[in-house]
Amino acid sequence: MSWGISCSSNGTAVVEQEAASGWRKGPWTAEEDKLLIDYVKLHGEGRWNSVSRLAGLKRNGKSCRLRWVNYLRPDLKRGHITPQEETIIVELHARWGNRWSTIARSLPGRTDNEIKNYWRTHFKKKTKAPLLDASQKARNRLLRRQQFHQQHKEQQQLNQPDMKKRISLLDDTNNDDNYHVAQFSGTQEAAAAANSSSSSSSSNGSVYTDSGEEHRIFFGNDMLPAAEEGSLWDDEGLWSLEEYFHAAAAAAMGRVPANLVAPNFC
DNA sequence: AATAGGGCCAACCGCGGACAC
DNA sequence: CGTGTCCGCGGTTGGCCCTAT
Repeated sequence: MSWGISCSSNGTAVVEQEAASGWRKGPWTAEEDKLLIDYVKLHGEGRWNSVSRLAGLKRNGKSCRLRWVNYLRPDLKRGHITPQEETIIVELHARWGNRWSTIARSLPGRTDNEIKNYWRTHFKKKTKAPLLDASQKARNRLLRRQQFHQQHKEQQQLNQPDMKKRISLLDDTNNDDNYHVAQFSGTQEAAAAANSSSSSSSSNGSVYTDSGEEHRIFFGNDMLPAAEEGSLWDDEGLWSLEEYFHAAAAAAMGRVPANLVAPNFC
């Protein structure tokens, strides 16, 4: 193993490590980044184990792939996770669990690593709380219920003979707008639609009552400032997500008429 | 001003699936 | 069918930075 000293981007000295295997490890330098970017421009993504040979990088294929996917890719979205994205993360995590790459596919420009880190820092510790409060329980119920109804709906669509719909369901991963509509209902669809569309005054979605009734909701965009903080519209007006889940929890305990709030839980 | 603690994020590690031979 | 290689995924670690004390 050999060691060297170099200067990082912020001017501090970093100790670089070259493993016994010959592969460099540790933080990437700007020169290495440039070599990798040039390699991808020339050869495209993939064949990562060839990078060291063809680009002159002393990094193994895994390290190169990780650097590209999580940091250098040009389509990466920088900046904080938005409330809409957070809503999607929460709901997709309820649906998929720790399948970060699956969740990341629904958030263009975000990486599985980023979402995983975000979840761990923002939500993981909260789940250690011994007892969930009513709104959290209601939220969980909503997520489970929507997951159930969505799966039911998808199953119904897949059972339909209409091949166009079936194909669009299966093939929408390359079309963000359709993808969200095909994949989500309720707040998921609304949040995703609001996130992907900045031109319409509002976007809509559905949640479902116990009887299977569709309950229309509208997720505002920048025309509705409150919506930016994570809120939604339904027949009764504007709700913050917190209000929405509190109302749902109240409905679950029978404190308010079920038809006044959405969704109707049991 | 010093320091402890937590948040955040880039990077590494181990594992398993897909594929070629 | 067995083996080796490549690749992707999820879990974990290490270090920087910020904030509270």
